[in-house]
This record gives sequence, C-alpha cells and structure tokens, in this order.
Amino acid sequence: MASKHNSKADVLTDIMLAVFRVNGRLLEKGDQLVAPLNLTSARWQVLGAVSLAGKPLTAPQIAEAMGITRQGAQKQLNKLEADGFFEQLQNPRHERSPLYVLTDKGARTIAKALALNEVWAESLAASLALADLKNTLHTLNGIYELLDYTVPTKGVRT
Amino acid sequence: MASKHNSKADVLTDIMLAVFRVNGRLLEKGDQLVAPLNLTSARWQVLGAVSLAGKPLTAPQIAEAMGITRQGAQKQLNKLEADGFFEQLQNPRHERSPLYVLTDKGARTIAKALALNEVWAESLAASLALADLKNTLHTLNGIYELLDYTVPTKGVRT
DNA sequence: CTGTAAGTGACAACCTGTTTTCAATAGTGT
DNA sequence: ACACTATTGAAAACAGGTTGTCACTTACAG
Repeated sequence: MASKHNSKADVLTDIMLAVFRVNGRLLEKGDQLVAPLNLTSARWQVLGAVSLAGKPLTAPQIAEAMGITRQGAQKQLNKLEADGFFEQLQNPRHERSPLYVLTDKGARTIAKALALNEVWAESLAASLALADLKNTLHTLNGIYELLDYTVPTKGVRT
Repeated sequence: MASKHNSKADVLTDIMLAVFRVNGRLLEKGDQLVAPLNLTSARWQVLGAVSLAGKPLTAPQIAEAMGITRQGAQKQLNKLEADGFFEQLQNPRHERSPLYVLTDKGARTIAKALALNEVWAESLAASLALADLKNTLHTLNGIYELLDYTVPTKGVRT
C-alpha cells in the first residue's frame, strides 16, 4: 500500500490495479447477494436492464444497454427464459427478433434484487464520506471518458 | 450522468457501475496496448508477476501474486511457455512443480510492455488532478477493504 | 420495385477464469 | 519409519463473454 507515487501516472496505474481488484470482489459479493434468488450478477444485470427500460426489449437492445455483445446477451436471455424470468413477445417490427418481457416471477425477483442491493450499498457506504464518494465517481467517469475517446465507430460491436 | 444522488448508497451504486465499465475498458485498451508484442492483458500480467518477483516462481506462487487460482495461472503459463516467454527450471524443492523463469524474449517483452504502459498512463493522467487521483485510489482501496472484510479463511482458494 | 446494406438469430470456436476431481509429491507429528 | 494432511499438476466441466460465419429479415436509396 505504501507505493511510491512519484507521478500522477503512478497513482493512475495503482487505480487501475484497484479497479481490477474491486471489480472482482464486487462480482463475487454480488453473486453471493442474489444467490438466494437463484440469480448471478450477470443474470441480475439483464433483468435490471429490462426493468429499468420499463418496457419489453429485444436482445440487441438489452446488449446495448448492458454494454456487451448481442450474442452475450442472447445467451443469458435463453437461460433466463428457460428459468421463467422472461417471456417472448411477438415483435411487430421484426419477424424473427422477439421482445423479451419480464414475467411476474421475473418482476418480483428483480424487485427483490434491487432491494437487497440497496441495503447492501447502504451498509457499505455508511463508513465512507460523501465527498470522497462523489469525487471518486467523478474521477472514474473522467477516466472512463478518456478511455472511451478513440475509435469513433459509434461504439458498435458486431 | 445526471443521476439523482440522494444518499451515499446511491453514489456508491453508481461507483460500482463505473467500476464495471472502467474495468471492461481497461482490459480492452490493455489488450490493444500490448497486442503488437503478441500479448494480452492476461499474459502480460503473468510476465509482470514473475518480473516483479525478480526470481523464478512456481505456478501456485504466480497465481497467488495475481490473485487468481493456480489452475488459471497454469493455463497461461503453459501457453506462455509454448510461445517461448518462459522456460521451466528444475525445482529443488518439488519434483513435479517446476520454477518458471523468463527467457530473454520474455524479459525483453515485459520490459517493452511496462514501457508502453508507462507512456499510456502518463498520457491519461495528464488531464487529471493529482489530488483527485489520490483520493480515488484511497477511496477504492477503502471500498475494497470493506468488501474484503469477510471469510477469515486466509484468503486461500482451492 | 429492386438491389444492397444493415440488423438479427443461431451456431461454433475461442479466451479467461473457476470449480471439481484425481493421482502424485511434500511436509509434519508421533 | 509411518500415517495424515497439504500441495501440486493435469484434465474436464462450467460461467461469462467475444469473434466469426451463415442465412434470413428489414430498411432504404435509386
């Protein structure tokens, strides 16, 4: 922890390593958090994307909302549908591309997951200072934008 | 971006999402950065662990340094050895568990990767404030410790 | 209307990592 | 020495994701 920070670049490099570690831990804890609901972090994210949209979405729309490829989203959707969290709806705009709508079970489950997350986040945030949290969020977003600033290919993954 | 932040928990939740996004982007950019060296982020990390140690390491030691399972590290080692970045050294302490030592090619490659990373980090950090970076690093480490605070099983993964 | 480009689902192969086994080796207490 | 436990490599199954290919809609310019 007592690394030499002779330059901003050194601090940034340590931030990168911290992001890797925190990311791993968040996924791990997130999995544990929603395990009682028969969910994982990945599946919870898909439910959350559709729930947040407030309307049925197609697989590519969900993928875009999640920042992953449509194939990746499709994999989760297939499993989630098999487990009764989603139902397919005829898409008037595309014959082969159905809309995915939350079932009652799906809606109930995502509501529980969000509630669990809220309680968890509150307990974690209790010992942290609001100013530090805001600064961190702002700085991370700044780093993200710097990383994002390349390839004006509209960010589309094929 | 203009999310409602009515509580510390809300900011923390947004930080979590930011960590996910930044993590993904870092891996992506890291891969691009070292692609000319015929490396990926994962392979670069393994070379870096051995290089940092300054001496040959066994697969389990590398895994521990990287925070992954020994099986995961072994996979990379097998490929890296096949590609001539590592050589096996007889381990006087264990008949079946060789030490992995960087070849000349491996040492040259990791040196180049570290140099590329330094240049990259400097260019990114240029537009960020040192105080913000330090605060962010500190806060992320604090979050990590909060997440870490469970399971005193010595952190060993079987 | 028609041709062509873009969007889409279904697969398959791959990457990175974890978990689970199994057998072989090392370490330790008695 | 001996038994017991922990380490280790190897291999397979799985999770989550990406890339690439193919065929089939859909959209749109002319």
